[in-house]
Amino acid sequence: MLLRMSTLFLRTLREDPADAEVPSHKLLVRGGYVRRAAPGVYSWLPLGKIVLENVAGVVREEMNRIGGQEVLLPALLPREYYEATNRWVEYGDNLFRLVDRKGADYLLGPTHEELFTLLVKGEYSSYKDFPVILYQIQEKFRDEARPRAGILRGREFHMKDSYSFDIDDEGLRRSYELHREAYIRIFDRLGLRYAIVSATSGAMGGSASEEFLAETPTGEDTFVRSTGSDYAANVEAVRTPVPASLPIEGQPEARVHHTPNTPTIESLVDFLNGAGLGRTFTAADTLKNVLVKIRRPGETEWEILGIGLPGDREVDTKRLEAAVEPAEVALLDEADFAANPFLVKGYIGPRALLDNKVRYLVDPRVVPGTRWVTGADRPDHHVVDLVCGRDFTPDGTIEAAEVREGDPSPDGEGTLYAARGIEIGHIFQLGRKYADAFEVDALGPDGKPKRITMGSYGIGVSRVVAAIVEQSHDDKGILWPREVAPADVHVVGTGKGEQIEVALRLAGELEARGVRVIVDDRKGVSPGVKFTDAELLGVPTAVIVGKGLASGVVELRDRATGEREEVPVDTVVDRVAAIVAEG
RNA sequence: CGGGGAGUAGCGCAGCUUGGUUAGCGCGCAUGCUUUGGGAGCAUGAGGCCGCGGGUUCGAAUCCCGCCUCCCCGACCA
Repeated sequence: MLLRMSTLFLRTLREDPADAEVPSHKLLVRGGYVRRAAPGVYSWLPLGKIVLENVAGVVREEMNRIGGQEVLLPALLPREYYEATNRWVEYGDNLFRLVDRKGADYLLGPTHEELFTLLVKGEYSSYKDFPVILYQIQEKFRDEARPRAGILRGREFHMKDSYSFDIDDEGLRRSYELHREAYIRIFDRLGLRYAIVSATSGAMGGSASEEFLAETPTGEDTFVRSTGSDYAANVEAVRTPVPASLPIEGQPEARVHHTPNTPTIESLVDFLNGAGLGRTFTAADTLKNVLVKIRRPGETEWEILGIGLPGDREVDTKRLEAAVEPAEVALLDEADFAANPFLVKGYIGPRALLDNKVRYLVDPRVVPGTRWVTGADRPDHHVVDLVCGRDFTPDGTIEAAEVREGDPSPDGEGTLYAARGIEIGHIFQLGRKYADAFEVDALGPDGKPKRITMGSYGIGVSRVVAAIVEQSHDDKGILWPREVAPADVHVVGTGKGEQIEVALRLAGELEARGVRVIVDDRKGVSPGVKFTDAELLGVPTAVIVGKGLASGVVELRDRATGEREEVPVDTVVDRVAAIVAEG
C-alpha cells in the first residue's frame, strides 16, 4: 500500500473543531480521519477508513479463529421481528423507526438478535447442526438521547456482533468462554488497556455477562478497581466482604434511651456523644433502616422491604435495583407510612419490622455479634447495643450500600478505587429468551425437540478506534499502535532538491517489500508543516528525506518515543522492513 | 426531559451592548515571485441566505416576537 499525500483526499486542521471536547474527537477530526455529517453521525475519510478496517480485520481474524462465520444481515428491518420479542416497545425512543411507501413500519437495527435467531431457525433443525457461531461487522443505529464525544458515542456506529447457538447450557458456557478468550486476544493485539468487569444484564435479558472497559479518564462508565490486584467490577457487581462474626457472650445489654430530636444519623450521633455514655459514637456505629417497596414481575401488590445498613453509608440506587432485579423498587410514600403505623419515621428499628413480618435484609457487614445503635420504634427513642444474632435476626443480606473508595477489595487484595472506562466489548449468555420468543428447537438424538440456547457478543469497532486514540496520543497528535495505524511508515520529502524524488523511490521500494507507506510528496510545503502533519497523523515510524541526503543519510524517527537516528539512504529500506517485521 | 452556551466564508472567530459606508480577522483555497529541517514572506484574488420566519425602522448581522438547529453538563442508555 502506498499513499501519496499530494493526491490523498486529506485536509488536516490546525485548530480543534469547536464542538470537540475529548482528545479522540479533536484528533480524529484534525487529522482528517473523520468528518461530522449529522449529530452523532460521522463520515470516514480515506485514512479513517483504513484504520477502521484494520480494527475490523483484527476482530475478523480472531472471530474466525474461534470458528465464527461471517454473514451480513440487513440494517433495515421490518417491525414484525421486533414485535415478537417486544423490543419494538422496549427499545423505546432509542430505536430509529421509519415507514415505507405502503405505510409499513421499519427500523434501523440497533442490534440483531431477532434476525440471527430467525436465520438459524430457518436453516438448522437437528442437534447435529450445533453449535454454531455467526457474526457480522456492520452499521448499527441507535437514536441516542444525547450523542457525544464524537466517534465515542454516535447514533450510527460500526459494530461487530456475534451470536452463538448451542443445544445445552454446557455448550453455551463453552461458546461464551471462546468469545471471552477471543476478545482478550483482540484487545491485546489492539494495544488497549482494559478491564473485564462483570455486568448486570439489563434490557437484553439474560444471565452471565461481562463488559470490556478501556480505561480512560473520558470514559462514561464508572467501575471499581483494586489497588492490590487486577480485580475490576461494575459498582453493581461489587460483593461486600463479610467480616468474621463476633462472640455474643459478654456483649452489653441493649438499652433504650430517650433521644429527643434525633431523626437523622447526624443528630443522633451528636446527641449520643453528649449523653455521657462513656464512649464515642460515630455514624458507622448506627444501624440505619431504609424502607422501600418492591414488586415482582407480573404481580400487582407491592411488598415492603426493610434494609439495614451502617449509618455512615447511603443506599446506592443502582446497586439496590440490581440486587432486587427483576423486581422493581420504589421508596415508600406517605400513604405507605399511614397504612403501617408501626413504621415510626426516623426511629425505625429491626424489632418492629420483624414483629410485623416485614422482610428485613441487612448489609453484609451486619454480622452476628455486631452491636448497633438503632431506632427503638417510637418517637425520640433509640436503642444502644442492639446485638445482631441476639436481639434481632435479619432475614438475609442485601448489596444495597454504596461502595466507597478505600473499601476492601472483594478478593481480599488491596482496597477499591473508582476508575472510568469506555465499554468496547460486551459478552452475554442470553439463554433462551430469543429462542423462546421464536420457538427455535432442534431435534435431539431421541427425536424430541429441544429448545436451543444463545449468547450475544458485541464489539464497538468504531468506538474502539476512538478508545485507542484516547489511550494513545500526546499533545502533537495520535500514536497509533502498528496493527491499526493507517501505514507502517511515513516517508517525508523536504527541500527543493531531489529529496521528493528520492522519497518516492524509497516509498516504492518499501511498498515492494510489503510495507504500508504514506509518502509526503507535496511540493512547496514547508518542512515544518510536513513534520507537524506526520506527528498529527501518528504513523509509528517516519523516514525524513531532507538535508542529510547530500551526505547520503536520511533520518529515521519513532513517533512514540521521539527517537531519531541517521541512517544511510541505501540501507534504510532494510531497516524499516526489519522494524515493521518485528512489530 | 432539566440546566448552561452557541448559530456570521470550508474551519476557528470578531462585529451585536449604542441600528447607518462595500460585513471583518486568522487558517485554509487560487495565481505570481521569493523561501525550503519545525505550522514561511510579499502581492493579487475567489469565497457570505449573518440559522429560519415575521415585525419595528428611511435603514437590521445588530432591536422585538416566534420557530429551528447544534454543542456542553445532568437524567436516561449499549
